Amino acid sequence: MTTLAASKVKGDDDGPVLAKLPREPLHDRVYKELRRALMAARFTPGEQLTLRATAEKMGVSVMPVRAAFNRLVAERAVVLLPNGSVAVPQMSARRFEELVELRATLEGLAVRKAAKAITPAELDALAEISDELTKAGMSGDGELYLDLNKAFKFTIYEASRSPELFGLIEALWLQFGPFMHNYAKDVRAHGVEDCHREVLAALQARDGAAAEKAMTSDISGGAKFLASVATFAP
Amino acid sequence: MTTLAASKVKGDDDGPVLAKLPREPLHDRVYKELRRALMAARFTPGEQLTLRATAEKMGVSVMPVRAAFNRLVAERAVVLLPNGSVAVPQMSARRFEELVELRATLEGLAVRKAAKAITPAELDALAEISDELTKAGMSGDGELYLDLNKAFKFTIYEASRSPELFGLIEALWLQFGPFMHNYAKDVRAHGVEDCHREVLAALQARDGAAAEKAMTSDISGGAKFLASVATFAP
DNA sequence: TTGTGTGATTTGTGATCACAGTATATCACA
DNA sequence: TGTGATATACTGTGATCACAAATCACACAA
Repeated sequence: MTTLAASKVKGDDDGPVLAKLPREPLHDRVYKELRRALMAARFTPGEQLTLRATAEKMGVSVMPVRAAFNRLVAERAVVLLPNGSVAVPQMSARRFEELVELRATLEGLAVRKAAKAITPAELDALAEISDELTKAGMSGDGELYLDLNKAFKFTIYEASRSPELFGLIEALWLQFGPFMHNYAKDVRAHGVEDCHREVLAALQARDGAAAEKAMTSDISGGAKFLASVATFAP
Repeated sequence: MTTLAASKVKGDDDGPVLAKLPREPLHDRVYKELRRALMAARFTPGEQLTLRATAEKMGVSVMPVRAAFNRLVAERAVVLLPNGSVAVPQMSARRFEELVELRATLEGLAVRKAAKAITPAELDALAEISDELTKAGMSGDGELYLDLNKAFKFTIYEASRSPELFGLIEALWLQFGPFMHNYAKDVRAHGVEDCHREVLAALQARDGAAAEKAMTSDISGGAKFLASVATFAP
């Protein structure tokens, strides 16, 4: 009591006195690690992931891996083989087109909504990322460019204040990620890294339609470039 | 060998002699049953579902239930409580608006795509469902109306030939379903059951824009009605 | 009456085991 | 050397158990 009262006096209402240690189940960590590896294209498309092998590689039992696999299957980040095994999905031309169209639709909607809801602080953060993005584009660091690109876009989607929409977009990126990262080094050759400046300007002007247009053209442009250099599965 | 040859002679290539028993894991059945119950609003929003209780109710071990819960959490059909339990989600006004907007966007896109890809056979099936729908609308059977309504729409979405889009729409319906079914009996009072005729006509004319417009107006109209009679969680 | 500490119960989590199915490798035989 | 059957290993699946954390209830004291 006395300590609690004392801390109250100090003015820390939500208690930074003691760090709230986040109870994170093992299967969550496995899931995140798998997701990270998937995003970073650490697996080759079509590769089979077996329960016991991945469990042993990560030094855990099969149980957490099973739970993580279930989640990834439900999110379509991996595909379920008829015998129950999972495999990292292949990207066909049809699926690619579909995902691009969905990305353009949903991310366009998110930008439009963000134009109405974004805060000045978020706009400042966006401007800073945009600056780093142009620098990364000139330096030719493909990996950094992709990371900043993602940070830029997801800051906007977060600002749309639509958690459901945000979740759908995240799911799409999870399917897109592994494929995109294969061509990270080629992205810098794209040269069209000015779209984010347009998006930022439109957001600052609160012009939702212009922001959406800039974002969708950025997505379809990037997709067109990607389609030109990538090889697809039948 | 001889028996195999003999069966070949008999002409049963894919063997309708013995039904091919579809190996369906137990956790799949549990998942589907849970999903069905969720759709039929068998649980009250906010209700907690515990592993052992549901396992005992369904007469299975906790393992399949665990897998099913994981899937449902990943699909946002249930929410994950901080202690790891799951609960059927509450529908807030904000979430309702968000889901309606997403449904209008994605289902509109699906109809537009279906207008270009739908086959004559599918159009015939759609016309038949449409007739039954008008009859159900007049008879006042809310449950049947909802079922036919779903069949009508999903036939169209299937015809869009976009499995990824179809999956997203399914996920949205899974979140919508429990809430909608609570007001199944009120739906017949809605009176605006002519939208599907417009959609059908537009599809027959291959007019994607008109079909999309009719579909989105149907969705937002239904949502407006639902919002007027439903009570939301804070 | 209200707050507090303690005990019991219930919770999810993770490991291990048994099992049935399938694919693979191995070996015998022609 | 090629072909066949058999045996071996490996797959996901599901059940059971142990454990720790959280929750709840109840008794006790201020």
